[in-house]
Amino acid sequence: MTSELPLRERKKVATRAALSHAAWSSMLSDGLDSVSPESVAAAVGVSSRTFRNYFAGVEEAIVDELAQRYLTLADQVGDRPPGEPVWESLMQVLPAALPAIMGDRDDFAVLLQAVNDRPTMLAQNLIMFERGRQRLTEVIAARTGANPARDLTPRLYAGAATTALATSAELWARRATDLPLPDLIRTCLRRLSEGIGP
Amino acid sequence: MTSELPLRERKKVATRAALSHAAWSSMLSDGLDSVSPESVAAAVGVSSRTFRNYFAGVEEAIVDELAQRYLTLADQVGDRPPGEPVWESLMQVLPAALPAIMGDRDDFAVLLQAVNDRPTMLAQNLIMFERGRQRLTEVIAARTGANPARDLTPRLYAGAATTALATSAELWARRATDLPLPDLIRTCLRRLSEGIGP
DNA sequence: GGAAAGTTTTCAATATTGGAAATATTTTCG
DNA sequence: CGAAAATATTTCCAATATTGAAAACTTTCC
Repeated sequence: MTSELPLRERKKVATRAALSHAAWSSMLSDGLDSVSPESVAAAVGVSSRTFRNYFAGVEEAIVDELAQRYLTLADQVGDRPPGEPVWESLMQVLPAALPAIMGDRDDFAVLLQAVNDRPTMLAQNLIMFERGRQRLTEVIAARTGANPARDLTPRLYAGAATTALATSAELWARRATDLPLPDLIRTCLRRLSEGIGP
Repeated sequence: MTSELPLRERKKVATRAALSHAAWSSMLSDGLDSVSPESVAAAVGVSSRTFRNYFAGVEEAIVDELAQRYLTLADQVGDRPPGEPVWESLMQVLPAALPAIMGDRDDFAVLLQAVNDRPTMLAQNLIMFERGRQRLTEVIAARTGANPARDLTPRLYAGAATTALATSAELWARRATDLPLPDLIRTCLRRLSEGIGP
């Protein structure tokens, strides 16, 4: 039980995590403007070309850790007991997993601010969200036996869940409500599941 | 009735439209790789610096016309009779407006392919979508008297509508269904409005 | 007509992107 | 273990994209 991954793979993971973490904390302490590929690479002790081998830019590096966690959401849905209705799985997984994914509220608010200020940051964030949504669509299709390329249902489920997630995250970060995060997303999910129409 | 806009404004609009159109048709005929700010500017007969005064890159130029049309969707919802329930407005506006927005199906499929292949294109497309969603949120909040910064409802409506739109667009472009586009989005909207849950 | 305001162009400085070869590290296998 | 193969990293560099500033040009308004 020494290791699950070969050393080389572990090093790659470590390098990526170190770069992402350095970019993230540099943004928190000094602001996004003072984060550059060079500074991040220097902080970690690799060449700036290596930084580019991992990330297209600092925005991608900053968002990476969050993106990784977000992708695990879909996998957690996939790990629910077989036969459980999709919406029940979402109701179980999302409220429980969200606090860990979002981390500290003030830090997340800083990120959200950066995202809203910078188009490149917005793009990065949206791409990460979209990838998570696609993965969730595939997982749901696999669980229901639907064809992910043709059927509406998995896409509508995944779209609704993503909407609930994004809405909860934003209101929570802005402190627009006193509800704890799990309750907030439960509320969003419930309203979508019961039908948003008249 | 000579003109609604001053000459200068009309020229700007014309230049922007010409650049966007040149970028778009160049992508259709020669592929995205052969589209550059220089080639587009040359095709229109302006300097490449002028291209950059209008667009940050070719991706933005390509998507621009579609983005403009997409933004009008929210305005069309805002123009519905006061007092009409939000979901009814969406059901009226989206199916009717979508064919004009999406244009030719084969052309749209090419765009979708480019979007899926290229991260920068994906980013551009997602940004445009997100802007539309935000505008729709604001319009809905204005119509219902909700506070767009704090209330869940407008965001959930707009998110659901956007999900329906994106889902319809993708399946339609992929020819995954024989349903006409208006019927497709009506189906998506209906299923979301009736509740997606168990 | 001519001043004011706005747009486009030219040009230069800077940043970003991505390739290729040299170097270092890890893994595989005899 | 030790050599060979596979993979990562680094250095160097050229092509391209982006940005800023000021000059040249066009439109607007009086």
